[in-house]
Amino acid sequence: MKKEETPSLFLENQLCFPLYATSRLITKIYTPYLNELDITYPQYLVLLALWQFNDQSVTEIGQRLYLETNTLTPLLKRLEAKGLIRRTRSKSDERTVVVSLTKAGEDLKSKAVEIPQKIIDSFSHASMSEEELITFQKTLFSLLKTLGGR
Amino acid sequence: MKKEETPSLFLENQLCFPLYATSRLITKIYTPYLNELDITYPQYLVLLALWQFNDQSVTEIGQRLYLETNTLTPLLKRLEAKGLIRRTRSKSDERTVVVSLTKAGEDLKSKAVEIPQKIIDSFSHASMSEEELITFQKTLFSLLKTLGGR
DNA sequence: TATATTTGTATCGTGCACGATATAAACGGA
DNA sequence: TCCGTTTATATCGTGCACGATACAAATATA
Repeated sequence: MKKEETPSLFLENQLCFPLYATSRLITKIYTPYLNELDITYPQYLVLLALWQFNDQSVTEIGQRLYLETNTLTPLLKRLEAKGLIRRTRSKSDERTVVVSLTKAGEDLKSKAVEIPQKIIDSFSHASMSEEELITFQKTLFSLLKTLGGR
Repeated sequence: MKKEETPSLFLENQLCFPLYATSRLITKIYTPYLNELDITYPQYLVLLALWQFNDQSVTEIGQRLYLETNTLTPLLKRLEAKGLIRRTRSKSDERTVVVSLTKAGEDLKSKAVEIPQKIIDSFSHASMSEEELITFQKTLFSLLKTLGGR
């Protein structure tokens, strides 16, 4: 099969590829800031969900972050080992594990609150207007909702 | 710290989070089609690079896909084990490993060429116009280039 | 009230990602 | 030519992701 016949397979014509690569590169921008808090990016997302919505089950966190419980269970155990969260079986439903923040987990928020601005700053030379960024973000969330079936 | 004080930490105000989640969800859409070819999504990307640009070194593939060699080396070994590629030390520079397609790897292209249309079809009810998708893709690639420093 | 089904979480195995580090080949001077 | 530096790849350890599966608690149904 000749190359000229298959532009649909060119890297520059893919949609998922730049999404996948950009996602990884942006995560890398977070890394040094998250290292200071001794957490990873997925752990940071879990903490965002807890800071915003307080106590919730593993499945609820998974629905917010579009992650399966088989990803979350070990991740949550690591956060628990760090002393940032608690995992307690619900009294009313013994199947459910309620995840809640410890004092240390609550306190970490005051450090995390500095991060978004630092990320924005590192985007300042990304040759993107704020308007363009907002449109982009809107598209992403609408895609996410459609694909996630939420 | 009260919730009202920290909208910058709300999930719906993040940029990287929807990028990260959407990337994973779209990869999942590829999975059944890639399963038929017995390859993973990152392996598919490597093959795209090879189908488009022919023989190249590990580092060249990494530059195109924004992946490190420590990710690629084991992935390439798996593709070699499947009989889809060859890994040969360059004669002129013994440090360089040249990756090239086998006959089976070349032949797989005729199956892969069906995939992009299938992906587009599964996006048809994503409530996004083609124009919107193209703008979105452009933004992604420009972000990628800026962040990747290419 | 037994039994079947659903639900919530966990376990297991495989394959990425990636920082840190190693190693050998190539290259660049003094 | 010797040696320090760079370059290309590889190894190692940790932490996701996720499909497949397990399992017990809860719920539904006969």
